[in-house]
Amino acid sequence: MNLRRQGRNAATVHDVAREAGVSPMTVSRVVNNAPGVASVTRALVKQVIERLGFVPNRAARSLRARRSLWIALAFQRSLDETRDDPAYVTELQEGVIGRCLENGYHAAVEVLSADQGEAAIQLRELAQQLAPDGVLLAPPLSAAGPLLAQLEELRVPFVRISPASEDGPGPCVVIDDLPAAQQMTEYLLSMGHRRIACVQGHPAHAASAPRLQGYLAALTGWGIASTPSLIVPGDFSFDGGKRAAAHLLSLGADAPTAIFACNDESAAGCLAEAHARRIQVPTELSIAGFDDTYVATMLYPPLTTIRQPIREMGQAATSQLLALIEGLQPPQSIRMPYRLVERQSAAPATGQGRHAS
Amino acid sequence: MNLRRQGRNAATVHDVAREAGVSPMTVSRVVNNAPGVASVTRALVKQVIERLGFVPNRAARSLRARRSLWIALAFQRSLDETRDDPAYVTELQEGVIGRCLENGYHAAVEVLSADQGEAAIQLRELAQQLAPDGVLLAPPLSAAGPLLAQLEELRVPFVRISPASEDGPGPCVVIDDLPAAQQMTEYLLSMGHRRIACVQGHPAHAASAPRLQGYLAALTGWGIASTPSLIVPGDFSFDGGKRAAAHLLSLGADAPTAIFACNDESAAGCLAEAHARRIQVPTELSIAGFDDTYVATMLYPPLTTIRQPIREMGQAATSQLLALIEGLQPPQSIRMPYRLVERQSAAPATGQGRHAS
DNA sequence: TTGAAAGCGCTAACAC
DNA sequence: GTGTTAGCGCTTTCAA
Repeated sequence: MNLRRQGRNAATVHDVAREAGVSPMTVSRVVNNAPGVASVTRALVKQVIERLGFVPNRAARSLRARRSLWIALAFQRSLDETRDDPAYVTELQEGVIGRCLENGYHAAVEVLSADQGEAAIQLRELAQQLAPDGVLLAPPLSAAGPLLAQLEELRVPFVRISPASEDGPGPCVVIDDLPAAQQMTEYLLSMGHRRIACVQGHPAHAASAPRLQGYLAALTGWGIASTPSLIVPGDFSFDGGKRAAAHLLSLGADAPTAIFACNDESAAGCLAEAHARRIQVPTELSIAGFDDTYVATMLYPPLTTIRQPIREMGQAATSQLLALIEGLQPPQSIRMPYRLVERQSAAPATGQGRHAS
Repeated sequence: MNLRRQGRNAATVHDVAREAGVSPMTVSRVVNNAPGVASVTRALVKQVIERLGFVPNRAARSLRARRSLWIALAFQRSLDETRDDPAYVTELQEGVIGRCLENGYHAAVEVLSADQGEAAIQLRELAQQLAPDGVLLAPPLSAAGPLLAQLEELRVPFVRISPASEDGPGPCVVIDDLPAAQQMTEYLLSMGHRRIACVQGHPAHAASAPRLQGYLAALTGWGIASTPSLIVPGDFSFDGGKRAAAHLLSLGADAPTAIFACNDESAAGCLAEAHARRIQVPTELSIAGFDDTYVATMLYPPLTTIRQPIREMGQAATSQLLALIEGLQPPQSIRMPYRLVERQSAAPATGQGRHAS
């Protein structure tokens, strides 16, 4: 068993070369899977590497090859000084970190300021100090124009995760927000709901617009006119959802029988407001969310929502970035599948909703 | 404005040395705040560094100085293939990452297998490949004996975050679980509750035992005998909490008027079970949690719980680790303060609880 | 207080 | 297919 660490008395390419009776260069080629080594030699060297427990020194490799073997995963601190949805963050991280490890890279998590100007400065310092080989931008950074421009200027490869638009610089990974929202709305329609409200997302967030559009498209598809009073502003927050529901549920006979909230957090707010008003969910009111985040199963009743393959998006984005770093030309945009998760917060409409009982 | 990145045509110590009319060595000393440089020289060099936008090359520094300037923050993947409480994870990360940056370090987030043997292997590979200057162990890794032993063997400095016991190898950062749980139980007692149940934590988790002990201590302090049937097993999960509450609430006249759940997630489960049984919280039943995690405010009613200064614990642990790396002798254990957060899930007892109405 | 020399471990560029 | 040479940018060591 080899417990020798890097830097102490660890084996080097020279040690391996000597043992294998080849030159250090050949060892290097084997380690990097570079062409130009006879398969016999390659096998021999690999065996010696195994035996000596040789692990290449990252610092040396990085210094000579001018690659840091690091990528940065950049999040934005949200305005209230906490990051948004921690479950989204950790799941994305797992996808990214895992895929990095598979490829000899490491991921550095960075949290940039909510202030765009400050974030740009932080990103530059990051590029200088850490010198990542590439950057992954989580939303809403993925839609921050000036930052993208700066990365282009610095010639740092980057991939955008769930940006506002698939156009723009750099490849991206997206999910089909619009059809997903449409499917959810159609699901509510198919259960007999006709007065369906929509609690919108944060105006600055990329996902907000397509989710509203999907909602509208579903109504149009079913030949139902949209009701302006049922489309209320929101900001992806619990409090925003609670306020929106308070408004909607005080509409009396015009109140909705179902609410489509554009994310789980605001759906949780709607749920809390319904509880506070002693309105039974889902018998009197159906509520649907979007994201299938951590909290969805911890609410009462558990939330019917749309599941995004967040971890898989992280993996896909990382693969795209590594391809970019290798000088390849990855697809401009990768679309990931979504799935409607039926739980207990939505049920068939019962006549006039809460006014039926 | 300097946009030159590392590795491209960035300024080096030689450039700075030439401009300043000194040797590269002097520049190095200034950069590292090493002694033995006249203050005039130091000022001059600093000025040139500023002017050229010089940023030391991490790889070169790391190669020569045999320090990677990285620390690893290790989490354990929980058994159900997701990490526990994402909010805890992200908050701890922010504390650690922030403090690292302040000190010229970077933090690498690592997620180890739930299987201890596999985790040990991953940790060794990590130590070899990344060669972090130190490791921070999040719970429950901080209580994993074999891993700690391995780190000692590898001579990698480490700090334990919320370990089972303050004894054992390496410094640690802890909160006073016992008095915190005691205070919460006393809070319930002071509101007139006498039949208070305790939903225990995961047996393998360090925090479980002291929290139970705190609960018991409070009862003892008030001269109340503990009731075995009111102390139910749990595992820090939503489902575990729900099962525990189902048991407790089917006890008829012996059912508790208040439940102290050993974390927020199981408290959420208790809340869901109460909702499902149409038991009003807090009027018929009080529920208290522990951790003040992300979900606490998204439940209905919002959870009365104990707040841990998680971010600050991350910062403190990082400072301890950096001290250890510098060869200093940090305190063996740092205790962080906690705080009872009153929200709406607990209220004064009303006669016989749910049987009063 | 400062500097010169050497080399950390690896790989680009080129020669054979 | 393989080896030689040189040097990435920094800091350790030692000398002045």
